[in-house]
Amino acid sequence: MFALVDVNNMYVSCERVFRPALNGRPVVVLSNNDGACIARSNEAKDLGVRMAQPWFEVRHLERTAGLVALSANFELYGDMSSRMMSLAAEFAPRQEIYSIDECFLDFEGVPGERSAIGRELRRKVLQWTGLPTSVGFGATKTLAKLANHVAKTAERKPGHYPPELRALAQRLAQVCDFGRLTAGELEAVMQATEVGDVWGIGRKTSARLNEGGIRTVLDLVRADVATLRRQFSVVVEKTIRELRGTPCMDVNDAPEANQQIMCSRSFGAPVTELSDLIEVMSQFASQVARRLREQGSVAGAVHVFISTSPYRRNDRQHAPSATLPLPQPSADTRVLISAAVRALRSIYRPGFNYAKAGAMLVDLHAQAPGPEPGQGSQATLDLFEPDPQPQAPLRGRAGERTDLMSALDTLNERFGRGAVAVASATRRAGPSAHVSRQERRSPRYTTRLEEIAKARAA
DNA sequence: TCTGGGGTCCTAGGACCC
DNA sequence: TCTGGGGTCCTAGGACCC
Repeated sequence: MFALVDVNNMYVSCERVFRPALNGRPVVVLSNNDGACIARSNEAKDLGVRMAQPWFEVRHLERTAGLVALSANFELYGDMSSRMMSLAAEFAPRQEIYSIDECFLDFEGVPGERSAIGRELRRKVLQWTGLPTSVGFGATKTLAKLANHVAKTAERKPGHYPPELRALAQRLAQVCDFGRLTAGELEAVMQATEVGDVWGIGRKTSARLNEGGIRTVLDLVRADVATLRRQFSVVVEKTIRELRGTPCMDVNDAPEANQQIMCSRSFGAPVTELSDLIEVMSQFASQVARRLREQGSVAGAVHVFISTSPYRRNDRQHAPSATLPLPQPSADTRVLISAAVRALRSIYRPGFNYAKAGAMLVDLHAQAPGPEPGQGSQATLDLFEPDPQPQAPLRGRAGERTDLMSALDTLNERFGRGAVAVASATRRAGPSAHVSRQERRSPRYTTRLEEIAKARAA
């Protein structure tokens, strides 16, 4: 038996913990450049604000409906997330952190009445972090996701269910255990839920399913697996089997290293100059390099892309990309910046209004043990490159072997990101055109001492 | 004027091999 | 004139997730 624990409207809920005055008001959190809405409170959803909707389309609601918009504060959300996750982990032997606001728990072998456990989990997370959650239990991950969806819908929109289901829906609000339903009750709930609400059935697939007469979850459960497998893919087949109660996916509590690491941004204003692109691309490369070392990997290739804005209909469009294999896998910021810039130079063309750029590390491998002096590295050497000269090791205080990159990471960890950087990735004098707008960001209450919330008497 | 930023998995088709 | 068959690997693109 699996549970899915999910924070309701995560980003907005994090903001509300520190600004209770936002409770009950319509609130959205905006993406980079304050461009689009990436989180909405229930009140904002009720105003009709859609996910990823451009801010300029809804900003009139600030005046007319009291909508509050905040810039994304990922440092705060990440920290709140890890608090919530460690509390949830106490309730089951295995946990898979699925996203910043969701985790699966495996309740195999856990005694006790699950609804009660779910309510206790909810209560504790709310009391200790201030974050409201929903909990769904099911025999498979897909069913747990669906139960979680029902827990939310029953809480927020009880009127969604037909009158004969209202009493049941009331019982399932906030914490929904499919294991306690009779077969008839489960079918009724599935019939009242659209097929597109199932985990793994997206917009395209649900549209095609609808055309074929499959509209509800119950329709999908009763459909012919072989036919749908042929029409769609093995993903849809697995989804159907999971909805029928056969587990096809396990909880993965030992997350594997990422297979790609990307950093990309839309610009606050169009960028045309190569020198500006080199600067941002160097910053992107520095970021991904840092995250690459964090997970203990090396990259075999660097992929970069730049693109104009498809929304600027009068601009000539251009969206080139290039992948540059490295002579040897590396996690060295200097190597990765240099490759990214070389790739960028190869695709850049003057005369375009670039709106977005990104750098991606691909072909990632676990870091081979570092080359000790006198010993070869385990990485394959390039026949046509001179032998690599290992960095002269610096001696850390405790005598541990370190090198330039770990020194860089340590300094930035201690003194703040960007304290030390490769020169091409540092901001040149004067304001850059592509500085992102973030005019509404709340303080990083839980991770920066100088931004901690102040309690005032009187 | 202003339109997110990460990821994963699957499939089809081409290159290549014997 | 007649021109195989089966397999693997890689990549690009699509669909999905939050």
